[in-house]
Amino acid sequence: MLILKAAKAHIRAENERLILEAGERIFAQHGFRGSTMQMIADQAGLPKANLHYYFDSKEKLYRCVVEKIFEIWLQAASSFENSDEPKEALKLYIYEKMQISRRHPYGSKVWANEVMQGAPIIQDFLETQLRSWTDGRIESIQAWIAAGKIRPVEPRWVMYMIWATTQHYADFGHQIETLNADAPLSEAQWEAASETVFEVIWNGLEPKQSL
Amino acid sequence: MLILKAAKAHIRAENERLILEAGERIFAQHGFRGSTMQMIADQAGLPKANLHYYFDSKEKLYRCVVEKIFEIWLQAASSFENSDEPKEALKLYIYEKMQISRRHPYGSKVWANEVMQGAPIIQDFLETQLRSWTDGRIESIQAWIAAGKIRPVEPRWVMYMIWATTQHYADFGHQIETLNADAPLSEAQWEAASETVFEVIWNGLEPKQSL
DNA sequence: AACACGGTTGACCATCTAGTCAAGATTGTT
DNA sequence: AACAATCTTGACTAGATGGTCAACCGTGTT
Repeated sequence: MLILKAAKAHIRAENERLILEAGERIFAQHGFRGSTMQMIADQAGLPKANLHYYFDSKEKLYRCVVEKIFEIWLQAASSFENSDEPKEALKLYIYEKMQISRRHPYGSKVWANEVMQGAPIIQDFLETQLRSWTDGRIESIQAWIAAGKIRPVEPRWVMYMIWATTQHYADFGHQIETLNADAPLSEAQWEAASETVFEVIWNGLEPKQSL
Repeated sequence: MLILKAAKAHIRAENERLILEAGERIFAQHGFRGSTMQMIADQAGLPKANLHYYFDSKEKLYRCVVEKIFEIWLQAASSFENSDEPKEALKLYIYEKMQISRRHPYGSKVWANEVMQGAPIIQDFLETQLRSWTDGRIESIQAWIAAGKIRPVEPRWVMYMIWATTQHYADFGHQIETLNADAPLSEAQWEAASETVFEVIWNGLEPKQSL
């Protein structure tokens, strides 16, 4: 009976979740080629053959992991859209991205890895979704400039600056911990870092008040 | 005769250079595990067995590549030391780091990869040289704050901000090119990006003049 | 209880790859 | 020319790894 397929759907959903989560961690720590299906299987607590039952190949599993990460990334992006005031919009977006770096450090690393290697798997994402999202954001920033709400700056470089500073806390988290006496950043340190990133960028963009 | 060793030293020097350069490119593009000795050999234009003649193992070759990169990184660092005026010091340092991102994108990627994976090979560097260099820089920044030359900010977050924004242009160069209509940044764009990075950070740090 | 379908799994295979090695080619010195 | 140290290289090996498969297990339906 075909109804049975639905009856066991929760098993499939649960196992796919386990595997995707394990994949995210392992791919982040070892890169695509450095990760083995055995490592991911162990991390997920499942036999290796089971992974191939749910995902045809290592590459397909990897693609699923990266797509999931891109979704999260795009969600944060929406913070940018809900405000006409640059100060509020930027604050929301920067805090949201710092939060993602804290909560999803593995995802950020997988993304960084993929892009550093020339985006062999998700180049189409960059050319379609990321490009159109970015173009939209650039228009917002240009509108702020036209309205005299921020200094005249090339919007691209500002976008990259925000991405870079916030994602750095995930991608280079190990370096940051090492320079923090081998301790993870505390709640207060995360808050302070987020605030400093926002304050410096905002003060950097705000029109000079001495005019 | 042992003198012969010196007589052929130039061959050794030249081949080691070829291999290290090839290693930098290949490791940057594929990560440690994703790179094969065969790829590096092809890139260097030498037979694979020759690589093992000059470098005992893949791991030793990798370590040499990473150490070479760290040297360049530390050289840029000296820009920071030659000025009491924060504006000049920061400008020099930021421009220098942007230059490195442009000239040595592969090196930057290898470093990023290594740190993202928890610095399995060069953890000792982080704990000794990087830590002591950073502590020194933090003191400089604190002195600027004490002298009222920049706003009171936690120096660490500022350091990370500079590293992140400048290295982003190397590590995420592919993404930046994709968002630049698939074209590499022009001379003028590099200049504009460097200036924007510096301007935003400097305006972000400069004490408010409205006081 | 019998069935059918999805899920589970250990054993297996073809391929790839770091590293070895021994024979031979080069090079500078005498 | 004879030599010795260094460099070169094709062929090989042992181990790892992605992927396959056929037998088996569990669960919900009749």
